[in-house]
Amino acid sequence: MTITDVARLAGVSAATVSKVVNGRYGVSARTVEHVRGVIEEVGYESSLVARSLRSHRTNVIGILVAEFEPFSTEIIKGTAAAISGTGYELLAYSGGGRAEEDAGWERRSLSRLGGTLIDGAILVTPTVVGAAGAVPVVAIDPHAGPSDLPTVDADNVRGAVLATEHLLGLGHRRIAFLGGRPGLESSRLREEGFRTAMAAAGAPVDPDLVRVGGYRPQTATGPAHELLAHPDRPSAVFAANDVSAIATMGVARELGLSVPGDLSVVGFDNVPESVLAEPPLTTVSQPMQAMGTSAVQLLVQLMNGSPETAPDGGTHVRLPTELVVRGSTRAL
Amino acid sequence: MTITDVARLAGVSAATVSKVVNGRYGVSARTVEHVRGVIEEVGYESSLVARSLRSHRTNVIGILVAEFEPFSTEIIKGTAAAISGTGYELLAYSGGGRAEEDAGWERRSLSRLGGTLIDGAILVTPTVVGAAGAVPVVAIDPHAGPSDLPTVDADNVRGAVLATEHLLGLGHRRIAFLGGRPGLESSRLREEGFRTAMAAAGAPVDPDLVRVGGYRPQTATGPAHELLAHPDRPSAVFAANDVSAIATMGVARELGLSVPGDLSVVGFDNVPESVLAEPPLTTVSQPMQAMGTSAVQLLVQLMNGSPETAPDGGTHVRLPTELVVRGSTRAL
DNA sequence: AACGTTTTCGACAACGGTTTCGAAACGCTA
DNA sequence: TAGCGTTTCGAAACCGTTGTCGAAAACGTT
Repeated sequence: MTITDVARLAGVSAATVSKVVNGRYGVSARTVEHVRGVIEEVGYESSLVARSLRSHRTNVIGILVAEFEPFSTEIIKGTAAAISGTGYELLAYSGGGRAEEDAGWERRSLSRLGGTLIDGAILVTPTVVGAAGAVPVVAIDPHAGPSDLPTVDADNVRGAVLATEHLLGLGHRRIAFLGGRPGLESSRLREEGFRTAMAAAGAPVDPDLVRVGGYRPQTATGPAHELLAHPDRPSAVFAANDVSAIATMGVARELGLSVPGDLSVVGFDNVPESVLAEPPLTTVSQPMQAMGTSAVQLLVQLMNGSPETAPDGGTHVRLPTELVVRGSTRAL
Repeated sequence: MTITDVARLAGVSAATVSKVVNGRYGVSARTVEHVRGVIEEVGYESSLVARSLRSHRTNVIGILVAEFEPFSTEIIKGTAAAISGTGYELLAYSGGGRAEEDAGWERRSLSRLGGTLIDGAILVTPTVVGAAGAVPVVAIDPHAGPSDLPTVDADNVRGAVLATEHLLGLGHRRIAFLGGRPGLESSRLREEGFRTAMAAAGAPVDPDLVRVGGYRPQTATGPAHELLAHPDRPSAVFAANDVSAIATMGVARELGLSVPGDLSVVGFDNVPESVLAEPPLTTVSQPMQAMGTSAVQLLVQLMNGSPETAPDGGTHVRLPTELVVRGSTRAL
């Protein structure tokens, strides 16, 4: 059912149908009513694709995630909640998990979708620094570090300080850090917070106890095992994300170590899974839904060409993190 | 940067560039190399929209959800996991929460996206029964009851029987049922299971204790309050989804009733939130990720015109449910 | 050198809409 | 009724890409 079909049925031209559909001025009330009737009757709906190709406006915002893992899913929920009422619709596009090997997939997806299918985009944990694309873009928690893009992120350093201070306050001194891959900004900042807090407390950081965990279960178990099998085993591990913290607890169990009896573990993110872990994970909460909300607000401003954000070019919103104490930590 | 720009830069026609991009036969190796170079240099990426408009093939599967609530989010994760390796990409489209008032939004979205932007669609909890659209469609857990669409759902009746038997086994006899809105198939089936189990145990169902909860916090608290303020209060409530079960526990707290001390509560779905509840909710687990996986398999078969599914027209996959006992239920 | 084959490439017409612009019909005044 | 402004509508161009098809060029053969 195309617009031409409707036009033929209504005895008018396609142009007129288009005007009726889009409420354009210049069609008589009689005609509008008649065409509306036909549209209703046959259940015509205009093709988003064809429409956008010509008009370059779709009222759709794209959210690009590498894959639908817990973190990005929470972000999506936040953006979805914030978007209703703005007149836009949300379209989530997944890179299909090939983000690791396929650097720059964001840029590619953006140019495939941008300018025609979506009016603006939210990039979740993008690995690109700049994206001079066809449409306004906001980045959430960019992996690649400070960029020229408008950005929403959480206070990683502060969160890491809180987590480390929590462990120190429980009497731990020999604390290991399990980070993400090198080059990930969030991991760098969390390590920075960790080192800051350790230094402030006068606790030494053993280089042997700082490892790359890679944020994923598969990549984290190896390093976690090395940490826990260390001759001078740490009494606590601060993992830079929940997934690797949970993996660490799994390794501990395998080695016959009790958490939190023999080992305290702190994570980062507070994904829904963290509370399901055994024991429930003490972690640093990122306001993921709020981050999504902020990103939408920022993006809508940008798309409207809001003047207040224009001068400095890139706007940066940083939201607070907080410590959530659960069952995986205990006084030494 | 359009294909025409690239063509001009490379000194060839747009048609030739298109052939290079799509690896079509009939371009000399020299030309291919040259055009590839130009494309690489300027970072050209073909527009998904324009391409699909013409070729009617996008290798994109759409998943349509009314909104990004916990249930649909889990389904999305399942589909996303299953889709990698099939050569398709996933695009999640949200109706923006206006599903309640906007009946048939699925059909509309389908005709807006189908045939041009997506090659097939997965509908999550659709309210339409038939959708004779342009593309193959699979429905997950349709709200509207048995349809002619290929469907993936969970065994609602069996799950409800399990939940009710659990309560009966704990000695409860006066059990309330808090359902969804009338007309929702899942709610109907869960009530059916509830009544079956009650009847089998010879326990009477008090019509006064069967209420419409509406599956949402806002709609569930009222009926929940009525149940708990009843002169002859039930000792247990079986809520037809987790959200209303959690709402019921909130009402109980307000009324000074302890769960599970004074009242046992069972939910349905096992959304991630159910374990966060205080106390953690005993519930019936739907294999949400598996449902997503099955839907993708079914859809891909359909899109390939797999002959084995063609004969009967509609294929129905039903996955098992199971009881997850946590802290919200106790022997009477 | 003449001729048939095969390759290589580009002009052109779609795809399903929107937008512009001019012509026709209409309404109003003088 | 002539003159003029205003509505109303449709023809045609366009958005960025792909598929078809014919012409030109290159190649191979005698």
